[in-house]
Amino acid sequence: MKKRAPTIKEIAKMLNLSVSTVSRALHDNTHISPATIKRVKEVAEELEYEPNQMAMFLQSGKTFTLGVIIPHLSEAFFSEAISGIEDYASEHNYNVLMGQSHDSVDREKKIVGAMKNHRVDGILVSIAKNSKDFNHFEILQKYEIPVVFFDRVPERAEFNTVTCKMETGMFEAVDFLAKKGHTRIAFMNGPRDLLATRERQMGYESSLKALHLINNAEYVVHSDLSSESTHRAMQQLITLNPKPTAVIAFNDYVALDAMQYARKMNIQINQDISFVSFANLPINNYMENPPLASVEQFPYRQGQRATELLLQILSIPKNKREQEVIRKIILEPRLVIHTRSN
Amino acid sequence: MKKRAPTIKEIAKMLNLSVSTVSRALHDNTHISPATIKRVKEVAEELEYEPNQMAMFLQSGKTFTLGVIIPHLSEAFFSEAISGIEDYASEHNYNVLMGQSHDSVDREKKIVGAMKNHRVDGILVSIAKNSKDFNHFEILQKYEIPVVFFDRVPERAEFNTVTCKMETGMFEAVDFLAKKGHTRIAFMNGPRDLLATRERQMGYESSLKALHLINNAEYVVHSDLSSESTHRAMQQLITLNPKPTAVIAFNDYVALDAMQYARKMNIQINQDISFVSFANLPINNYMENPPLASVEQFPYRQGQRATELLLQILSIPKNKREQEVIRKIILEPRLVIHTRSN
DNA sequence: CTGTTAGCGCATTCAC
DNA sequence: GTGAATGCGCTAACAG
Repeated sequence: MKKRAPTIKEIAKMLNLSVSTVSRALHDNTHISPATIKRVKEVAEELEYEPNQMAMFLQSGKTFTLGVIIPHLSEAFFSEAISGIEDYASEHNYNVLMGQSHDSVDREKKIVGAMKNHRVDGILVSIAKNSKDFNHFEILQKYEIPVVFFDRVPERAEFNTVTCKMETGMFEAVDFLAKKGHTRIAFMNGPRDLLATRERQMGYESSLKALHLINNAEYVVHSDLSSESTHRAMQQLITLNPKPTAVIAFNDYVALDAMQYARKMNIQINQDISFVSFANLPINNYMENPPLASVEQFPYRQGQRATELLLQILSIPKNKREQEVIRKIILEPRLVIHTRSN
Repeated sequence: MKKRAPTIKEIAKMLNLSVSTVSRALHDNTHISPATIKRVKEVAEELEYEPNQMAMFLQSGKTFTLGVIIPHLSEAFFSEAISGIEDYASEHNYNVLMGQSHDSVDREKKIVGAMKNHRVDGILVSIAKNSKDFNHFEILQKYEIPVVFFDRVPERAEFNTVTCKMETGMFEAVDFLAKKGHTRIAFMNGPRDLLATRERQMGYESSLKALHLINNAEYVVHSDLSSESTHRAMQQLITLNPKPTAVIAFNDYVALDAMQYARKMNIQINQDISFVSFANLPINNYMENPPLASVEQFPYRQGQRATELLLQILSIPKNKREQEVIRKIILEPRLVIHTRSN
């Protein structure tokens, strides 16, 4: 029982009507007799008619599809974010096309090309960790495909962004540790190219200053986010004399790797050295010994807000868009203190 | 500097050629003079021409887009699987449209509708945990949209599936514990509607029999996968007399929740009661005290294989497809034994 | 209130 | 070797 998707043409033929009448009966309702509308809708129902989005696109220019580009789907932070994006998008009848850059700028460019090609209405991006040139995104502006960056965003005035205010989060983290009596608070930061890295750095320095703590450059190390790199960075810290008594980690994965390495070196987690991290992945709830605290960055909400902003931009007529202001949405993070679950 | 996506029409105009010549120059190359081809390609390059997929669809019927439906993106197992799907798909120049059912059959149906509507070429699904009727998927067959199920699959002969052979995994798990001297091995199973639940159940029973262990019905409890439900199930087990000395959990999340609850009840994990689980999420690598072992189900590879199968089906001409055999791909799971990382 | 027509971007058939 | 014409499914002028 093969069944091609029915078209308005077939409905029209069955009812001896013209396609336009059927089309209008399905939408307008104005200028069409209630009787005809009823007949048309009945037949449509019966045939399980569904409009062909591609055909509609061809003529409207709208695909009702949003593109999402993230580094890795397997990172909990990003999958939470996409989850928020998809939920919000589907509530508003948008589809979500997704691609992983795997932190490669080349793949990022390729994905942007594929999405342009696919004529998505707009794109949401968290950039690859070493993206320094944003040509591929600027081109999109020319094609009138709006872009909203979230979490990992370029440091440029002309882009719409949704981020968490890292300075606040960092201050809370440092303050939390200071109140616990720590004075030698180390910071394991991320890849130097990332805006987030520089923001955390600034937050770290200004927090130390505000709390009258000593700022020793040796207490700042960098990880490129790989386990090996994190291990090396941790090694650097524990060979210092005096050792730091607390470490703030760029994110949970870095914290996890650092803690794993520290344990191997016979350091008692959160006793010899206390840990605090960023992101607050659900994994923390299941650890016997999670970081003492984590700066919650609300990936799900970031995804939602970014999508909301994008849809808002899309609702503006194209010719009015360039008069629009660039939006920079900044969410407040929150320090979540973990009480041991057992 | 507004820039609409260029069309072959514009290229044609610029070169004083007809659209058809341009179209052929871009593909065929046969019956077109090399000189013209060169000129056309140069202009196309210069204009950054990209064919409009939607227009191509309208005329070819192919969108080069695959739909993926999963319960939750925030579950590591599924995000790993999608990661495999997206990687494989993008290697073969397919786009991925994705939707979360949130384990609701209604949303699942809605998503299927949206994807049919979007004219995806094929669909990959891991069904909602309480999907019992598969009408919405059967309809797709009629529209000649092939479907491949993975991991959570319906128990029906007529569907293509990719799964892990749970009986094998279960036997290895039971055998592993038996060799460690355990005789009272409990099993915390999942939602009764899931095929995976029944398969694990059968595997559990047959393994006990094969290893000459006692099969006490009280040692089998069920969780609906929520934390509360898992806690209740764990409570059931520890009130038994004699208590089981080992628990096999439906998956890692269930194991995590069960272990968390057990700790709260002052039970020493992997001493008083040993745990073994299914899935083997990366989280296990970071736990100080993970389950002793976990049956690795290779979500990434399942995603890849499912996509490979789907693309293979798509490569068969539509009118030949119904002569095709239904494919049931079964992967062998592997018991991964965790050595404490510290 | 309803029908006719054109056109969205492209591939394809048929002419020449 | 190239051009003209057609159609994919649909909406929107334009007629009546």
